[in-house]
Amino acid sequence: MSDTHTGVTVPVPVPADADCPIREVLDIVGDKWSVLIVVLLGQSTYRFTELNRAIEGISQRMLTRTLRILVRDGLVTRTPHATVPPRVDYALTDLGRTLLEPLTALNTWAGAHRDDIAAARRRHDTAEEAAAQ
Amino acid sequence: MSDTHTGVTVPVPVPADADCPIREVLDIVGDKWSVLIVVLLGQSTYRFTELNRAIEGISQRMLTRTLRILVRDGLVTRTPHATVPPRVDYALTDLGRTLLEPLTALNTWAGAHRDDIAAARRRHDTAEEAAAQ
DNA sequence: CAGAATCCTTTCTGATACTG
DNA sequence: CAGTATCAGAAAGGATTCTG
Repeated sequence: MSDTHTGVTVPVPVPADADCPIREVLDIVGDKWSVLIVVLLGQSTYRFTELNRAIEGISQRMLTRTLRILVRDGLVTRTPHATVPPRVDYALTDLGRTLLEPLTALNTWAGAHRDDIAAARRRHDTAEEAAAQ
Repeated sequence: MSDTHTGVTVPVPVPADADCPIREVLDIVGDKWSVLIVVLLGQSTYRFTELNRAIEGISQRMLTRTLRILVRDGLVTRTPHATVPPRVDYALTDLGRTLLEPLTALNTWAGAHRDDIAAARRRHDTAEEAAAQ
């Protein structure tokens, strides 16, 4: 493969799903709720209903589903207690905690640049509006 | 709001979309292609067709669409050249480049823990299979 | 070449009702 | 309480065709 603007030959930079680490993270982190849950569990253990209340807008169905995936991926533990009424605690695993750091970096970035992004959008939208006239 | 297992009152940790930085990043980064494009453009400028070829599996439609959003968010520049045949170069803005660092952190994490995740999945799936018997 | 437009399929998500 | 099951709507994504 030849790179038109540099003349340099480059390898395929983003291979198909299986063997691309970037796509793997996205599979874990790229959905609507996983990150939110991981960040919350980074603060303390939560039980099902607590998570449901803490994450505004999540449905019971999606919470169940997402937790399952996180447990399967080894990021979260699920520990049921044989009490009445039943109680299930969710917490991060050691692996899950290692994810906290890069996520925090992303979160920090968002906080630092949200204004820039908002400004860029305004610029873009008004410029586009002007072009439409 | 009272935290059942600690007895401590906590604020709502994950507010609705508008004012939550985490959700904002996810809006940018949480889709199937944006990160891939940003990472590629972190290496050099690309033109449309180059991106299309470099990102295995992306459709023309999705590439166009995603690039538009990235441009609107001020992360990517689009510079058309009035040549025949036409040519459009895409590159990161300064803002876009700042995103590279947290993304790299995430990528590094993925590389470092992909085996752990794969192992967790195997454990989980075989345990589940055993339970099904 | 770099898209735009259209159509169609798949996936995701929320609402609702039910259960151990 | 902590889910499961079912259904319907929304959204995302892909394939194809067409154009400046």
